[in-house]
Amino acid sequence: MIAKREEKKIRTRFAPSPTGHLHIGTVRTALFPYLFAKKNKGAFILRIEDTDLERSKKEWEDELLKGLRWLNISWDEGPGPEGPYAPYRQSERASVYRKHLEKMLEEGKAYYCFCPKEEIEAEKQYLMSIGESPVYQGKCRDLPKETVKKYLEEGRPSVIRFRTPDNQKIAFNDLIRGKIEVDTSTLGDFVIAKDLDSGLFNLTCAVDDVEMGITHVIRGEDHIPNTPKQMLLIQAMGFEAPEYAHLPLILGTDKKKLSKRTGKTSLIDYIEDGYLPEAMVNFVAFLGWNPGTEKEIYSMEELINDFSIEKIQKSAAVFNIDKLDWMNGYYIRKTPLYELTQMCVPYLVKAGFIKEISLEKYSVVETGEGIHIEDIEKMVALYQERLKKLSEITELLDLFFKKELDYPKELLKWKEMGDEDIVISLKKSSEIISSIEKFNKENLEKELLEEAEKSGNRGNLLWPLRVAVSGKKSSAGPMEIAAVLGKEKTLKRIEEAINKLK
RNA sequence: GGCCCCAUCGUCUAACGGUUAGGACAUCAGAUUUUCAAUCUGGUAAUCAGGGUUCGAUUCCCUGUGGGGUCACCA
Repeated sequence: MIAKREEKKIRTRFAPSPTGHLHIGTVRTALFPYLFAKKNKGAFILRIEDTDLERSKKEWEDELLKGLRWLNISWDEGPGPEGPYAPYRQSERASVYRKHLEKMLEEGKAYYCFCPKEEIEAEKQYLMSIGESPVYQGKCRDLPKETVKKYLEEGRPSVIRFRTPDNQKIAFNDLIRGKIEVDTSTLGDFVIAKDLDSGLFNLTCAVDDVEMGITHVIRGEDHIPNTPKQMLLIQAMGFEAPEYAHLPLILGTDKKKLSKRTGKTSLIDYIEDGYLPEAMVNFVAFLGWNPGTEKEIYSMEELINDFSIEKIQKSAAVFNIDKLDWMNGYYIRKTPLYELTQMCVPYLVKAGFIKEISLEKYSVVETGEGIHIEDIEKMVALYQERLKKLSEITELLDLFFKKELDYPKELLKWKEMGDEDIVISLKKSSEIISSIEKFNKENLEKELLEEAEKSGNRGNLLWPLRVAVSGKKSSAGPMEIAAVLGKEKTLKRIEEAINKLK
């Protein structure tokens, strides 16, 4: 274990408990200490706080690690002999906590408590009712040693409490909020372990932060009340407390702590929706931090470069999905087409539009025809700048995979056109398209635009054509779609549109 | 209820005590366009309230109000 350090190299940690989905707020409590460590050429430690055996599950830990990898946040060391590092797990460190517990018990800094739960609960209710801090009143504080021994031998249910010093002010300088001070009388003798081998959060966290040589504890605001407790423990164990920085919370649009009711809370949902890791990192970083300039698009590397704890916001921030969408769209537009296509394909497969045949070959489910990745690339190209998240690709591209389009004939109508006008317009398009020898976007544009100009209103020709080939109120341009569709299919769709009007 | 934290446009935020209170997203116009996007131009929009301190408060102090966190044999 790293007990003493020769040089004060910066060491931060991310200490999640694997008791649920990787929450978006948790993502930020991982990101900030990571950025801070990397900025200062320090180490970033991952420590799984799984002392609650009931609630901790391997699957949650797996999701956690997967999420971190997706975000491109890597940690620097682990308990194993070599990388890739397994994270530290508190469930594997019981002996470390036991060592400290025994010592504190011996020195009288901690003591056994045999009070029944119900009694404690009643006491708490009473204290709250008379407007006082609901803290343990210290009934077992000074039990004679023999009594404790006897009770223990009898096997009476017990816990281990910390002997909090009376009426002492404990203060620390929060790197984000400045001085925070509390009176120990509002803390009470809190429970630090169920038994010698089952340390509880405040104890295990305090022990590990010093044992692992953490210099800067950067965590959520919800831990502010725990900080004095942990500092007291660290003091009692004879160590020096690290620096603390408490991040503001992330709120939902209802200004309450981000919860499932107000939006998606787990990273996994955002991954599935098709948000890119770059957008997610950029967005989350700017929730409560800014570089002090007007630059807003930041890569991880740039974030590391410009990160500073002083620029972290004090107040909670509302998770604004609109801005995330905008940012994600920006990153999608910047993604090379080939890569973007690779990212979109799984969504098309999942939607049941296409099936993978071999590495770059697919088959269209409805028609059975073969399709190459390059064909898909052409489709994706038409919609790259409209995409806000990858999952939207399915409703945008479905027109290319359907045998027949399903739309109301009214959609074919542009402005004041009557059914007959539309038929005439479509027949004209059909005629022109049939006559094109070399069927490509350029030639389509050349011929069709020329014709469209004639009427003085391009919509007369182009709108019905666009709806005929896309079946949609809004889509990419008719010539672009036709070029991808091919001559035969384009003509067939125009024919079908005309039939609708008959 | 006790303790602790916070407070600038709808949202994210900028402003060593002196700015026409700036930017971004969203929104609304306009340009472009067959549509929807994208892009460009422009507009609307904020210092929670009341007291101090000061020549001068968004900024410092106090009080109030509002919001949040936390008070587990969870983390």
